[in-house]
Amino acid sequence: MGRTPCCDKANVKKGPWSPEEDVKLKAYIEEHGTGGNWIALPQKIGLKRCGKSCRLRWLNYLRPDIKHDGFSEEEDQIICSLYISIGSRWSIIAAQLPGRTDNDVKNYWNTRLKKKLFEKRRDSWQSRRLSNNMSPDASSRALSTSALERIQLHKQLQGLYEPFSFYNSPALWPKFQPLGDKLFFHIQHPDANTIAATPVQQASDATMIEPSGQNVFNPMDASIQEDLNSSTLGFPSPSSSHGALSMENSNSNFNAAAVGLQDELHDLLYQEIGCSGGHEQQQQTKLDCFKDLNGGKESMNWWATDGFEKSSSGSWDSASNLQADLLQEYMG
DNA sequence: AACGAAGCCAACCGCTCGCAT
DNA sequence: GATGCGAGCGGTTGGCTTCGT
Repeated sequence: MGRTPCCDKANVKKGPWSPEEDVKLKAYIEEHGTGGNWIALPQKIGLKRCGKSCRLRWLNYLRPDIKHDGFSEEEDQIICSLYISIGSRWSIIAAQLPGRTDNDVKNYWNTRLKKKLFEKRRDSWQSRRLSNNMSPDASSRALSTSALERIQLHKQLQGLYEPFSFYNSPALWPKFQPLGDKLFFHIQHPDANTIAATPVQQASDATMIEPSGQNVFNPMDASIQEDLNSSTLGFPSPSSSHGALSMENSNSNFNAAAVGLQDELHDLLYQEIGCSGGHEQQQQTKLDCFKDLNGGKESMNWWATDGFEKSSSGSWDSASNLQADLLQEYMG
């Protein structure tokens, strides 16, 4: 059989903590510790709170090493860098920031940092558009070629600069990889009609294998067109007025946008936000993070095995939401 | 001064995983 | 092996504060 019930939910207090409750909880934990049992703790000290609530209050607010002041620029950079690499794994990100809790980091990202990043992206793009003398219509069409290209470009940039990046491990792309590779291949080889699949494609997309057993890849095949004509990868359709991405779109438009985006991402990730301390520092941040992953109960396998698909509310879905947000930001 | 909108953050909710029974 | 609790985590919400009109 299991253990005794957690708490009588009808008799527990909810809502903000009073100073008296804080004092009781803090005094008890400082003297006795948690005793390894949060559920029993509120009863011991006469608090009408759920153990879970006590734990949260202690970890997020009462703990003596908690920082209550604002986030520094350095912390901003670490959060951005890690979010880009590992997504919304707030506990891991918070572990790199002494005195910060996952809740703090999460709130800070959602309320301020994300906005800051978007503003910089938009400003960066607008200035680039002006300097490239692109008409608003042409630029929006180039940008509307879909979020996928952004992800692929991002992936390539990440790969260039960050060998440990998720984006640099195609096998870790169970959800987006097949169509992404198809499209990116076509972007790089617009004239290709049929070509042997890359190992990555073979591994990631069973539909690429012909009944004959020969692996072929036709970037313009019906399934791709279908993918492209639907709301690609769950992202909103790029532009209702232009319809979905069409391969007939001018390649030059895309190439211009691609070059711009590479610069843009580079600026954004490694100059404006992510690497005032230089690339080495950022790489070190990553290494520290992965050291934790490997040293703790987690291994790198979580990425490869279930990082993407384990749940509908998983980290990478959130990261992909960011990508969707980025797209919408441009479309808006 | 009054009101609504936006920003912010503490706390809750629901889920997963590991472990005890 | 099945069941259920505890701990931990990420997403969401509700309410307080600040800002703009």
